[in-house]
Amino acid sequence: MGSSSPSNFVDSYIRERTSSDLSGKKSPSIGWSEESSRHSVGSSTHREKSVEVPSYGIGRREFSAARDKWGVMGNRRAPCCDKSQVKRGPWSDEESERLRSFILKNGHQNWRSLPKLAGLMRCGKSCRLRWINYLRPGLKRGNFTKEEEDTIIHLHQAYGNKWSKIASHFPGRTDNEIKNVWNTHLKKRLVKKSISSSSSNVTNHSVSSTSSSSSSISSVLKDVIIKSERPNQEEEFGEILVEQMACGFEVDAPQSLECLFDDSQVPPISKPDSLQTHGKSSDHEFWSRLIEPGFDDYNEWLIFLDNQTC
DNA sequence: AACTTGCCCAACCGCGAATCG
DNA sequence: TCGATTCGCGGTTGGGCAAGT
Repeated sequence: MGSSSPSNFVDSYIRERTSSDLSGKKSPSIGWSEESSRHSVGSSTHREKSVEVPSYGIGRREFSAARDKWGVMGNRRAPCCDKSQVKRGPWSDEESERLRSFILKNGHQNWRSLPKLAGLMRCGKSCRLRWINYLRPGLKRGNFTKEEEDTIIHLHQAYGNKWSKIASHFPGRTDNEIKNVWNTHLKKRLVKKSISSSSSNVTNHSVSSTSSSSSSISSVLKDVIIKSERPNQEEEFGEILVEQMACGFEVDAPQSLECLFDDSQVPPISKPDSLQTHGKSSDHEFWSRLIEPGFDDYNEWLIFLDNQTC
């Protein structure tokens, strides 16, 4: 590849402009221009954002657009739409209403062509997301109840990060919403509980390692056990858990999670007694089959869950 | 009052799966 | 059967805002 190719330019640009902070929240003092990442803001609920064209330098958006335009970044796939021609950022009331009325009238057979037909300067994916997460009828807005949160925790034990699967148990809630509530509230709650119980509880639990996943809950617990031999390291436990949870460990052995729960608040999940005799002697097999569609015991398990939830 | 920090969540991104021709 | 297209999902980002200093 020649040194003048776009991909080389972009790659060297990355190296030049970002030593470490491509993902940082704030624009670094050297690197992405502050101006290029700034947006003007309108109303508080549906904030109107107009991306200001930078007068110098290049912002992340422009950089991304350039890569998409050239489309030659190694194995990078072609963009779904011409990003220079579409509006991005928060939706205005007018746009939302236009999308809503169009879909209610015409449905959404083809998301790609929908924005053009609806007269919206938006990417089809953006329209789909807006509809699913905000505009479609029957959406339940507002905070999650304690019961909902507990159920999310239980379902996450069974499904892992299968947010759409979890969301299917909550009519009116979106996968994005559940993902957000998990990442911002529930995950922290579990970590907090684990910190308070790790020293006393964790060594009393056997750590199963039924999965080959290197980021499984088992490995999290192993780390905690190792650290538990060092006194006064509670904060460290938390950091380890947060770190590994942030990496997205797979929940392969739900029973190992029990020590993360405060029994008085969140009951640990376990295989219902009534299912013990179904020839599924292996817990791992049970949980694996549980998340498969059409699993016969699924409804039975849900009833069991309802009875368990406080 | 001014500034900083951290949380929240809407929106974006890229990938794999599903569907189409 | 296979390549192209579209959809749906899960991970990530970044800007507003409330709380803290």
